[in-house]
Amino acid sequence: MENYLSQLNDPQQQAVQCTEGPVMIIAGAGSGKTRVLTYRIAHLMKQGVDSFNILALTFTNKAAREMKQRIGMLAGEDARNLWMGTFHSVFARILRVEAARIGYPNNFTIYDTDDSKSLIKTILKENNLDDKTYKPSSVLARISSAKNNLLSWRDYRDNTDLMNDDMLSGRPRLAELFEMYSKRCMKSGAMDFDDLLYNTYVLLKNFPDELHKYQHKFKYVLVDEFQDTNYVQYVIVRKISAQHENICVVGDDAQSIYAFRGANIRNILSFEKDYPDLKTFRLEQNYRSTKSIVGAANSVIRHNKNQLRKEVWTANDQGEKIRVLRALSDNEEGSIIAHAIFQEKMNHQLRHSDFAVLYRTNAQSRSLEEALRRLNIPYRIYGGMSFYARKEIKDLLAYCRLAVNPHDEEAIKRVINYPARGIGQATVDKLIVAAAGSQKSIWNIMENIREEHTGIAGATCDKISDFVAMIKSFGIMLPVHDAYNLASHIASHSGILREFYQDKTPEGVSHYENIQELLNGIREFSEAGTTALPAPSSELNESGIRTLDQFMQDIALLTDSENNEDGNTDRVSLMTAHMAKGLEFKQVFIAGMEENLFPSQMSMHSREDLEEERRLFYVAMTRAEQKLTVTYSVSRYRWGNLIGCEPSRFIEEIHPDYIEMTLPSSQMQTAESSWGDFDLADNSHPRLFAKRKNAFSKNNLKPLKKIHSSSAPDSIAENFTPDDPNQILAGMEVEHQKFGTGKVVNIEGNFPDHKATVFFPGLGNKQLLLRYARLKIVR
DNA sequence: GGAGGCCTCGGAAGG
DNA sequence: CGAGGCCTCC
Repeated sequence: MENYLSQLNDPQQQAVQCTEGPVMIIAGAGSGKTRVLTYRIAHLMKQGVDSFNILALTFTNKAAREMKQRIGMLAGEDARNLWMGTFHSVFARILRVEAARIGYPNNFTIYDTDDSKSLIKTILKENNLDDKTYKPSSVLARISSAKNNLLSWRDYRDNTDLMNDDMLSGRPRLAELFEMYSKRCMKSGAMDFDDLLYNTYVLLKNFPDELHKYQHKFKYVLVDEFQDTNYVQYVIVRKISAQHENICVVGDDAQSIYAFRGANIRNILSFEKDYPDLKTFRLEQNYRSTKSIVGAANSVIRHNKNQLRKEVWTANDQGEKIRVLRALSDNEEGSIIAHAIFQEKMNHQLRHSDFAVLYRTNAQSRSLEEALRRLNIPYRIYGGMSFYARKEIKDLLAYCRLAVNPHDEEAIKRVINYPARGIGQATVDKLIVAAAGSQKSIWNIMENIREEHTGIAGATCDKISDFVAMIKSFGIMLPVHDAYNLASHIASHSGILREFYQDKTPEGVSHYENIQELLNGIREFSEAGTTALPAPSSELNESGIRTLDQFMQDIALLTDSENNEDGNTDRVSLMTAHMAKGLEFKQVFIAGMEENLFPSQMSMHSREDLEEERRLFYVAMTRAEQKLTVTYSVSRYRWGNLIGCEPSRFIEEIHPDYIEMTLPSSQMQTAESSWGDFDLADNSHPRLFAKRKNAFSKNNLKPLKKIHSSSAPDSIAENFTPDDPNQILAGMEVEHQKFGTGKVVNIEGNFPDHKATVFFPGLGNKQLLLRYARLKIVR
């Protein structure tokens, strides 16, 4: 006990030992926030607090998993019984038990964002509303923010401000949509992500006995990443801890990067107001980074007006200055980074996993990947499509969802005709219409398809009855077969397995493998009772097995991809700055530091937005332990167009003392090798090809032959080195691998950066950076 | 009902 | 650019 407290510094120890009453810990980047939280929980347990009475809420599954594991190492087996997880998973567990109180079935389905959007689309179609005015994502965002601010559809309808808002923005029927959406979810026995929070709030508000029960149970409540919580989360936490008031929140306002999703620093301020006897601890010593990195990050975040007073410092070495590198193209940027990683790894004897490349948008990963691949540097891209977001996985899971809850409308729509069984869109529409006019769900209609007046032809009714019989047979098997047996049964009897097995294309094979991987995961669950969710293992049921509905409870909330691919973990990490939160690397590269990209032009509507972008940059910088490199490029392909770029204002905000500007490409001779990066013979792109074909035939030129990019003959790309820009004259014909033959319209700039505007028939004017576009002059 | 052409539009992201 | 949606044609 004494032993492990001695591993903490003074403020950390105080924060750990002050266990009673409301506590707020403001923890700067790299100050050992997770460490304090885990030690605090372990400390509580060593003091004799029963782990059943501790509730710890995190923002991501990953954070919960890791913390639970670390507490396990400090405090032993007992950690398994902690209530630790994300807000959503913990409240879903509570609602599984209590759903009946608020009018939901206990086997309710959890709708993911796709399900929600699809339901909104269906509702829009039924009401003949235009999905441009009522964009499903905006409608969902509006409904979501209402629920996150504790408003039901009734409250929304009665709120004149909101209604006026919608009237002014030309969406007067939003309140109706909210109502229909809520009722449809209810009818389907489904909750969306926001409902898990909102319904928990309703439960605790309307049922004092429930509130009392959970207040009594959770004697100690801890919240991680408090700056990322939204209003409903804050209110629930406050309610649950009202009995004992042993509530501890940990956060850093400088790392709040989810304000656009409703998180607010206001929660931190309200917290101080709501708990007058609050004890606040500040952890300001950074253990992660060098003085240069801490200083540079401080100098940037200082530009934000909206922040709590805090001075992060470090006793670590000075370290190297922040390196700023300028590239001429996005591909050269990738190449510079790849070479730098190679060099640094050699010079400092590091592992690949000591490096991370961070960027603002996922689209930037492509050029980085290509550059790393060229140097044979292993890498891993985080983000992208998660395992559970894949179509084939969702298809099989939809059948499993139906076995558990056949009223689930989104699951029905997904698989009623997959694999094809002759029930088309028209039939589904009729079912929806029939259900809409009654209290019945689509499933109820389908069960009695012959008695309902749906206008569906007799033959189709038979097919529907077959489908119903199949789903019912799955439902009957549910309690008596273990999850794996039933899931395999479903996979083969639904026809899904056959569908993918017959598909021998590479995609088909990968779909089949993914299905197998899902089944393996279910087998693991059946045998051991564990999933990747940090929930306690599922117990065996009365029949001595673990069933599919137990599995399905966990799986809906698993959104992070846990695919470990092959065993090689020594890889460079590529991810967005958002994903990097909470991680650390010896060396970090931040790529694409250009104005309009980072900060992103799309999210720059106000000063608050700029400040959030700056906090994001701060998060990215503070991931680095030893060395930080920031890169930008003067040109970049964006949606097929070459655009000019300027360095980000954030680079200038780094105090000059911490910066080392390196001259452009003088550092290496790779500029030559990045020639030709732009010029794929992109006739392979169907749309581009069609456009060009059209333009060529209009101009009576010979028809184009389709060339696949990988087999494009190099000879087309005659090297053209414009030592003298005057070699190129307006009116001269130019052949470019990507765009075909065009005429130079005008030239600007000086070697090596001069640009030409070239007219390509059918494609209009293209700006080319001649230095990096391989051209062939056809006089 | 599936394949393919054409058009629009997105951009960062937790559960 | 490229994913996803809609329309058309077999």
